[in-house]
Amino acid sequence: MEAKNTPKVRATLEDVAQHAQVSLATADRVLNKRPGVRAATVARVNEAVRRLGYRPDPSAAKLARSRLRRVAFLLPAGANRFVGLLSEQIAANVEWMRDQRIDSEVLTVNVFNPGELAKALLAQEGQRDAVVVMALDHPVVRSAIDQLTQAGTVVITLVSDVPSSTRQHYVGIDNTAAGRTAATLVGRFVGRQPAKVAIILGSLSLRDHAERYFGFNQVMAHEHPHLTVLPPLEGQDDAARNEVLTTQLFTDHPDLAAIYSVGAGNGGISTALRTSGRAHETVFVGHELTPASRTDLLDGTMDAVINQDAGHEIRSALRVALAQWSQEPVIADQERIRIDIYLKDNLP
Amino acid sequence: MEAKNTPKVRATLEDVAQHAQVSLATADRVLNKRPGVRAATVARVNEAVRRLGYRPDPSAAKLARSRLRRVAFLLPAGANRFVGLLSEQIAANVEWMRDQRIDSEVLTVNVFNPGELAKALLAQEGQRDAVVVMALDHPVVRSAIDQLTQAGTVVITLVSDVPSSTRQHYVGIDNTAAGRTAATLVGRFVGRQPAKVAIILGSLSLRDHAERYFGFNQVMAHEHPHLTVLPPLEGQDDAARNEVLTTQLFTDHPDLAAIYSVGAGNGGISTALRTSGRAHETVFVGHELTPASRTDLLDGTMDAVINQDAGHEIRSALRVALAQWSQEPVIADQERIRIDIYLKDNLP
DNA sequence: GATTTTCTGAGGTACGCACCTCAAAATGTC
DNA sequence: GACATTTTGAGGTGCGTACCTCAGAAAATC
Repeated sequence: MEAKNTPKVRATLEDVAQHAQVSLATADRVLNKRPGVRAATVARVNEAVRRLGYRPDPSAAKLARSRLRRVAFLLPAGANRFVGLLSEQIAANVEWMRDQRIDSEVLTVNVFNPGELAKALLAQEGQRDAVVVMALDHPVVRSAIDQLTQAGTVVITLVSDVPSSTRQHYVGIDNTAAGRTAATLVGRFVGRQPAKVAIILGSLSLRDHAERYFGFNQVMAHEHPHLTVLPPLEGQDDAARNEVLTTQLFTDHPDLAAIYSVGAGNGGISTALRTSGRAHETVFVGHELTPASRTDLLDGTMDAVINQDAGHEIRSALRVALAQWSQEPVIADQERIRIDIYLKDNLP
Repeated sequence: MEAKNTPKVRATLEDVAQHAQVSLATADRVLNKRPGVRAATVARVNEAVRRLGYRPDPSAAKLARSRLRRVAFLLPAGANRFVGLLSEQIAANVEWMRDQRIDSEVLTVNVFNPGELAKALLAQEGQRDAVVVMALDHPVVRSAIDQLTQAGTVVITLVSDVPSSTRQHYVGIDNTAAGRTAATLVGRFVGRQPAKVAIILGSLSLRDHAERYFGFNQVMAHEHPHLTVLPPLEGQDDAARNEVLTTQLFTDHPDLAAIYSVGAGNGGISTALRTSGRAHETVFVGHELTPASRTDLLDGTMDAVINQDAGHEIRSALRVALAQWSQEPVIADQERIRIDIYLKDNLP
């Protein structure tokens, strides 16, 4: 009949302080890594935290925090459709970010210039609590990332990783696996008769493209030896260039059975396929679900699209940043970005 | 130099009250739908809310709320592997629920008995703020759902919908589209020569199974007319029964090219495929990624698995419930459950 | 116009934490 | 032992909301 009706469902900082035999103020100092606490005392508090399974209440923490966390998104400049999707998703999440006391800004950089990217990264030092970057894997960039993390900034790579750097997390798909997936789709769609398969990519110097190419070849060689993979064509992710390449492809190889497009600029390939009248006979697998690729799937020009969910990636990057700041563990399972396969039938 | 460094980033209830020329107490009454406010005043407050774009700060709201929201998950009893995954995901999210002031409980019911399910639903009236139910589409169940929503309980259907009811939301995939997806996979994997395709399902009286079956036939009839779809076999989602059915299938149709398993109990089919030595020649597409189906994919017994992400579904159901309670709009895009296609190459 | 009923205002408490100040205690130094 | 220095305690404020009480104002009823 009396009994506080909230049955003490979680430990508070107050409890931690009591168990550690210190004051609230000291416990607070330890939790927020403020200076002026003896090592032995820090240990006592941490031990109490562990014993009680204490976790700061995120709602209370956010309410109390006055300062906003500043995060910068560094995205490639240019008209790439997928990057556009990312920007949209960032915009779509500003409300949520506000709730989480996050203040974000999108900066665009010329990705193909490592020096410029590195400079942009270094310019964030001290300015941001986290930087989410769609990076180019290059020594200069790596070292800029390392310097940033050194300075206490959380760095998260997006879509394309820089594995050798000290970035806290990579948000994106396993591109080698994506390439393998494409190969299996192509192999099984083409069938058992010998045939030729073409690969069109942006540039082999882009880590994600190179990895997809690698994965594709792996599976092709081992599981579909009756298919001949032609040397890769580099189209710089440019639709017009890709169209030329594709048209040339058909004059060189009239018996071409399939095309795997590793990067962007699929519109050019589709156009070439349609004008050549080979749209339905040729298996065409590409990446990234956009309005255009959606249409191509529905009318049969494309046979499958491999996608990574832009919205999921943005939210994941932000969740990971939040986890890093509050030193909570990242739930790997929830933050894993899936390799989505879309056919005309399971479009969202 | 002075200037509060927080540049007033959002409107508070206080602001709303001022703009509506009422006191904080009245504004609070309106927002929390407490009685005792004249209609005209309610309108004034709501207008101010609209004008200022006011949204309660979720963090502050959670901090202040003492009462926990009670939600019940009603899941089918029995050893279904996918249902097990759902339970695991519920357990995995208790921490998060605690942060969100949610208190949940899992109840198991015999799904194949509509009366029992309806009774279980009605027993929740007044006891819960939300009920998440993996339901059977039956008039008795529908009416129980309607009665619950009438009483102010949020009802969310999971995995299998009850479309004609007044449930607030359905969390799950479009099963017709899933069936179509299966058909495209089977059709393209089998190839162009005429062949026979078998369908094994749990029961045609389960809405999700019936819908998948329907979608599968649609695509088969229109796009793969050279393939003959055999009459569906009902195995009650039981592995042992499915094994018998599959074995019989091969003696009746030695030239069988593919099997689409609509429901659970895929283990039986795999066993039959392996013992008959037809595992690699027969295309086998099924649902739900489990440790077993994972293995079957990797060793080539299964060719594709169509999945719905259990973790995503649980979190989505809870997010939707939260949105309903605070009358926020549901972000359809984020809550849409995808039809995942898994090949051996893109397994998570 | 007197009375009842329905609204509204003012004020308070609590939630758990971030962040601040100031004094007291403990420790170290020569 | 006197002093400087480092640690700690006690206390407070504010974040924005939920939820409560009580008195007084306004409206409705007869």
